[in-house]
Amino acid sequence: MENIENILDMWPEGIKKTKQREDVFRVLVEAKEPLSAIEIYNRIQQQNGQINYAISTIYRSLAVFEEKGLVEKSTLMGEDTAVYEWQHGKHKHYAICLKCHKLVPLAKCPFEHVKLDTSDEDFTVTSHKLEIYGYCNKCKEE
Amino acid sequence: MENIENILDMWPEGIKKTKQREDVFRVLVEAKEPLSAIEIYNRIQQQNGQINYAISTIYRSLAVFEEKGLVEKSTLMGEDTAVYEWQHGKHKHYAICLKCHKLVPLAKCPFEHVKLDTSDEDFTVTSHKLEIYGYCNKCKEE
DNA sequence: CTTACTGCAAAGGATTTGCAGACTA
DNA sequence: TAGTCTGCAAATCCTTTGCAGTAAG
Repeated sequence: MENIENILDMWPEGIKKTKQREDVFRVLVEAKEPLSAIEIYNRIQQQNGQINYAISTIYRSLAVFEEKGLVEKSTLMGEDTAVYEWQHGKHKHYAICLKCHKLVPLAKCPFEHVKLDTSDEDFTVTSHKLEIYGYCNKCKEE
Repeated sequence: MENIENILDMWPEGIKKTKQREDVFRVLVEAKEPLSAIEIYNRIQQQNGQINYAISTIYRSLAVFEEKGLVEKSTLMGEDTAVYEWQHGKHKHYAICLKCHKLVPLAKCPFEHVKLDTSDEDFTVTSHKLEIYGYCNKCKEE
């Protein structure tokens, strides 16, 4: 919130700095949950006041960050819009409520000490994606 | 392959039988991996010869099966097309090669004996989705 | 016969792309 | 200045929908 300067000091290497990318960067780094391109777009508008922005620029910035592995893109069950989350060093998983779509973060990755069993094939794992579905405590009563 | 009759005998209850739905059903039940709507469409054409089919019918059939929990729909990382898989009683996970996109099935769900840790929130889990990413033995050399 | 399902074509929504001008390093 | 990046608008791609005709039980 306050130390906006500091956030921009953390600008990743190898990516050309532009005003638009800085905006996307700031929104993502400050976000507490994954955001869609349009949500990012809206937050930038709220922060910067009415500004002439092209949604395509958001998508292009996200693609650049994603290529560098700085952002993870995912499409949740039942949704048709992708969401993007800044990878603060380590990854995170969520439990997604099927009713209100709220995201509840898992305290830790349940896979840290699990070994995979790929039938007979040999496979080198580089990453994984896990989504838990169910009902949050507010919705489970209904 | 041979006992096509048998497959149709397994027709799920509560779903009206139509020629089109039977086709989708057969393709999905025989499939060894998740298929996209268009792949299903193509396989039906191959099996039935050139037939007048509407892709929208495929989507509508899939929606019906999915509602009943008979089919699982997912969108894999980097893809923009959803794939559908018949749930033969139990669910399955895959390791997905980032290079050739091949799917390697996991022998068993690594989640069976793992307990979740949702920070402080209470959450009732009904299902989960797991995707492993990496490189298959053919692609890992490069 | 009644209701649900299908084909067709058009609509929708998210994401991408071509191009000319604007900006970063 | 050279090479990227951006705005704009049009184009794609996948998926959904309205409507009138057709088929299932």
